[in-house]
Amino acid sequence: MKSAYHDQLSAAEAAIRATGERLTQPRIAVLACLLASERAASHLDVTAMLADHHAVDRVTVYRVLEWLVNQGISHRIAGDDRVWRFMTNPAPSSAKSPAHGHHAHFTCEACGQTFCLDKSRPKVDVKLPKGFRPSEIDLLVRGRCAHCA
Amino acid sequence: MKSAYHDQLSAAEAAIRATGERLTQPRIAVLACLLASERAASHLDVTAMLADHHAVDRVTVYRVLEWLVNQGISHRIAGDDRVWRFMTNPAPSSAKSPAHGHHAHFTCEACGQTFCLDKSRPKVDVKLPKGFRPSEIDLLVRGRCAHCA
DNA sequence: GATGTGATGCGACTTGGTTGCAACTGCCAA
DNA sequence: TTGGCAGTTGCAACCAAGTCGCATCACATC
Repeated sequence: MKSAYHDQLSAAEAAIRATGERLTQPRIAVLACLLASERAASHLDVTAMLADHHAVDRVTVYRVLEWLVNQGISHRIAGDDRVWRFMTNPAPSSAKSPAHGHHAHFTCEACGQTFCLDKSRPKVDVKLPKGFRPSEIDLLVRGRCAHCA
Repeated sequence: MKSAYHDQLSAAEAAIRATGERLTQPRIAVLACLLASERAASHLDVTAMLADHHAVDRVTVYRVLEWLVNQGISHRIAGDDRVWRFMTNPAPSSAKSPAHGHHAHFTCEACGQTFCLDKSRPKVDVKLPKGFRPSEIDLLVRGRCAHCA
């Protein structure tokens, strides 16, 4: 039985190749992890998943994750536990869009997992003080996921 | 010339006394710092402010800040730099409300300061997946503040 | 003023993340 | 196919925010 990770290897490779940057094993492996995970993955999640398949140094994982964000392939979320979580952007990777506008995420207070709510484009209406100029809006909903409710 | 910090000492004392808990020097000092700061203050900000007035151990500052959050006097914000920032709640301290509902904050990408947008109650409309139950919504607007625009 | 409980201060520790640097490797050109 | 090299990786050391354990101290009450 093939894992979700293996299913995503070729997709990961294609996405990286599309950037025009170097295609390396750690990049493919880390991106495949993110693609295989339906929820936001922390650095720890990634190294744990990778340990079963293709061991990658933890510093390299940090660097690859940052690289993926810079390439617009994924984005990072600041959680309540001050660890970064990463998630691939829904947009086609070839578009290379930095995913402007706003993100919306859901964090379960019980299991700690973070999900992306970008599909159901949330509407936000907020008034800023005079002179303040927004560039991006992050929405974080806390509560209980379907599993833990 | 008296500082904003000194102006807030009596208010801080009153708020702490209203909780019915112990009234101590570190608690008064830390809360006065938060009250005196018009923007969200990190642990570092607080210890720096305090160094000029009434030195408090950094561990104690951590504990007092957490205590203030538990008492409903202040709330914490997770920033992009994975440090907690703290801010007193607008509600009257006697109400002791845990400030449910949603917070809204603005972080300036240039100067890194975080402001509270709770006055202009933002409207948020987000659809959650089936079975997900929200308890709190955090809104973080990134951009440039009036100073740095 | 004595007393007991809860807060404080101090040192050591944990954890998530970063930096410096030498060794390696994917890609291009010859 | 090979050579060269810039960009990437792996390792070790480091850093900063935050936490833990414990002895001491100081509020509030008697």
